[in-house]
Amino acid sequence: MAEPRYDPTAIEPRWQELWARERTWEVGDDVDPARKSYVLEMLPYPSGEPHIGHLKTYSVGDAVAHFHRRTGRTVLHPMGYDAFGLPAENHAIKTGVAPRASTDASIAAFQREFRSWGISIDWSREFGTHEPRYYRWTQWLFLQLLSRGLAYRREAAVKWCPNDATVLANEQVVDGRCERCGAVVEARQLEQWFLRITDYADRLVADLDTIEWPEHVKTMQRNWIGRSEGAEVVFRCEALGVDYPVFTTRPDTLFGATFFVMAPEHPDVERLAAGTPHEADVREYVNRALTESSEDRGATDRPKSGVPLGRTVVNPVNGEAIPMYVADYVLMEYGTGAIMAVPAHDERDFAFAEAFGLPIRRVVDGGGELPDTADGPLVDSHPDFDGLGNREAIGAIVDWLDREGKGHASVNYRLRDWLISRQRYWGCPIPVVHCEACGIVPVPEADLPVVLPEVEDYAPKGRSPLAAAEDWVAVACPSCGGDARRETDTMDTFVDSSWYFLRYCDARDDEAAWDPAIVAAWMGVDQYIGGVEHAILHLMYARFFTKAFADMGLLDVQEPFKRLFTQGMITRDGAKMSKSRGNVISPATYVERYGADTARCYVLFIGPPDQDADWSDEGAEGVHRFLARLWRLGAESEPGEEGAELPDDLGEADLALARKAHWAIDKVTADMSGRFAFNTAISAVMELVNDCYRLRERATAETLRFATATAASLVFPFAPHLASEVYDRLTGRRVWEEPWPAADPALLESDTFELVCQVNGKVRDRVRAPASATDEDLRALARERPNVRAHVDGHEVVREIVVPGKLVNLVVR
RNA sequence: GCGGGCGUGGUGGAACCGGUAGACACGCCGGCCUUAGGAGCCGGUGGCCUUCGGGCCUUGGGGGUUCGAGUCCCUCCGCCCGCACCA
Repeated sequence: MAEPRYDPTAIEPRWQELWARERTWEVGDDVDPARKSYVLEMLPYPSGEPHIGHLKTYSVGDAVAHFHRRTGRTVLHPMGYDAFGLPAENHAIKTGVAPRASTDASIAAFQREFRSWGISIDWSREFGTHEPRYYRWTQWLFLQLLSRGLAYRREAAVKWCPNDATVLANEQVVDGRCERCGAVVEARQLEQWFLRITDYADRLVADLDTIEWPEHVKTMQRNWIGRSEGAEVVFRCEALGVDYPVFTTRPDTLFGATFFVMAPEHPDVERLAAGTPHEADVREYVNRALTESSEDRGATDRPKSGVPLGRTVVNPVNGEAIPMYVADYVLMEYGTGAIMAVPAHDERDFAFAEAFGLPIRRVVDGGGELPDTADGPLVDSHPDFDGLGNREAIGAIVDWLDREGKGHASVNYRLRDWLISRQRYWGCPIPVVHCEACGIVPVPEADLPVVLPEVEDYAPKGRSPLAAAEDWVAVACPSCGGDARRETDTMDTFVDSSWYFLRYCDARDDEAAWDPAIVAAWMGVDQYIGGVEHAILHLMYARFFTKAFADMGLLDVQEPFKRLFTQGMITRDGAKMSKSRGNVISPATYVERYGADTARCYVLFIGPPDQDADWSDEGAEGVHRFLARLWRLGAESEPGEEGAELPDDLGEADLALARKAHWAIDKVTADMSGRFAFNTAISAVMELVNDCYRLRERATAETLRFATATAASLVFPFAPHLASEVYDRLTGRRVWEEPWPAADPALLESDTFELVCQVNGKVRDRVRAPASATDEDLRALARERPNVRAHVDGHEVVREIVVPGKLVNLVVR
């Protein structure tokens, strides 16, 4: 007869079918907010099939969800799809397959695989963001933002990707290139839709202190928002009679300003130079600067360039006329597009002054060489301020400016408003109508959703492909009834994913985006899990939406995600998996061969989940071997009457095994509570299984059954099918309905321990000592050890350190 | 340049408060079982030396604090990530 073998293909579908049939993981709306847990993994973008990164994300999330359930919480663990987006549309342009068709096919593949992984999802709440029943509410939320002035249309210099033929958000431009396709972005002057995220800049920075996120993610958001405190100071150009405000973080150095610089994009540059001998030079310089890529221009090491404007402005603190320049090191996007230059205390201004032979005047004595950015007392400034520490001088000078009407305290941000319109097809239509007579008119709520029409040609032509759908575009103005045209731009897909976690709470609501009472019970997300690549974009937009909706009275939380975990990447041979490298591991193939439990356990066992890890086939086999050993323990063990209780009378081997089981309970519980130490949790279960094998000849069947059932119970969050199978066989019970096991303190302690005997900090011997021994007993015990005596004899013991339960250290001279 | 992280056996990693460095796993070596095994079970495995008692060395390098340092402090080297002319 063939030896029985661990066969996941026989076990896994059986449990998956049971969970599906009984809707085991579905939860209702009547949740006790004190005992709820909302566990959420970032929703997948459905393209092709899931990859190994998805497996890791959902293995982590499912382990957390299971642990929370079994420790007494009602867990919301939903799933959906971020279904709009450029890849499906580009695929359509190449192959002719409609984006909806390819996206739905991919969603079907994701559903199939998630079920085959046995992830505990409440499928009743599932949706794709491309379904009208979802994007109807995306449009409704847009209209709420619009009615409060948080959505607006404005002409601005925007980033244009020539390859994708669409504008991009600032956040989607990396090193001057399109984050998606890598094409160098161009600047264009276009009228676009924006969301006023800058209104929330302060709160987005301040509230980072209220959430448990990895410090580096918070740092990235702080850097991105780039809050700096300073002052706005007005410099007047008498020749034109125009005031130019500048932003500075160093009002204490105002007396050291020796020139003034404007960005080439500044709208007044040409007007200023007109009629001066520099007119032609300025025009040429500006034209050159505008054609340069932002990446070349941004290089910090390039020499400073610029030309004089032939005009002066007056420094408000001392009435001095200083020369004006145009130079590309000043950026139009930041501050006011013009700066006061203080070469003595700013490295960039210093470099420019050196290159152009401009005066350099020290006004702060920081004690260093020029340019000196250190703190120190003010010098050569003004009798009222000289001698004052520069930090105090900031306040004093700003107060003075304010009184004189020449400036005021000010805060500046690097953050820009969020550009959300895209000239592409496969996205959520922006629900407004353009009317000659009435201007921009919101589509009435009753007419939502504005359904995305079917089109034939998805190719971008610099305007949205929707513009070609004449029947759809032509519409009666909702306000005056006259001829009007629909907005043909669609929304950035990040809008869709900025509120999906709210919709999950009340996913089938046809009357509203959500019922505030239901959302109040579930929100915020207790544990959010995903890749660090979303540290700025998605995570900041979602925070912005949450705050905006809270202000509208739709939510009672200020932050969407209380705790965030960012998982590391799984690489292969040290490199990112990619089709072009040919090093891709397909989860589907792997699950087919070894089972979902092995695949899930391995991605958790491979290392600390927040770190990158390299995939190894041998390592995965080791995990498979472990699961097979546990399965065999279950298969060879006699099923118990009911449950698996520890007998009262324990022999030596029984006691050792019982202790190990309780040690494992304690270890796994600690590793899952607050930390994400799945790798060490799994290794603790491995130790328990190893001890079951070591002691199985000597321990009683009852103890062995208890230890095996405990191992199954503990491994359930990582390998749910196998755990259910083994636990069911041994106890006749459903492991997911069992409370998480509790370690018995009496079995965690032992009456003896191994005393480490050190001489001068070096380990010289070990001996078993009674737990009840006094410090004196332990000292005596250690001094008796032969190898300790060999190192002590002939020396004077000058000190004895005793760490109870651990060690004795004899210090000799 | 600024900010953050990391550096431990042949490999992935463990060591949570300063207290036995190397748990667990891979790989490798040996044994058992077997017609056979790439299955399974048991054992060994940081390096050097050894009179087989044990000794010395070892957590990127150097220094320090301490009875005791992978862990704390200083310094240097290397790697990774984010930001980068932001006034």
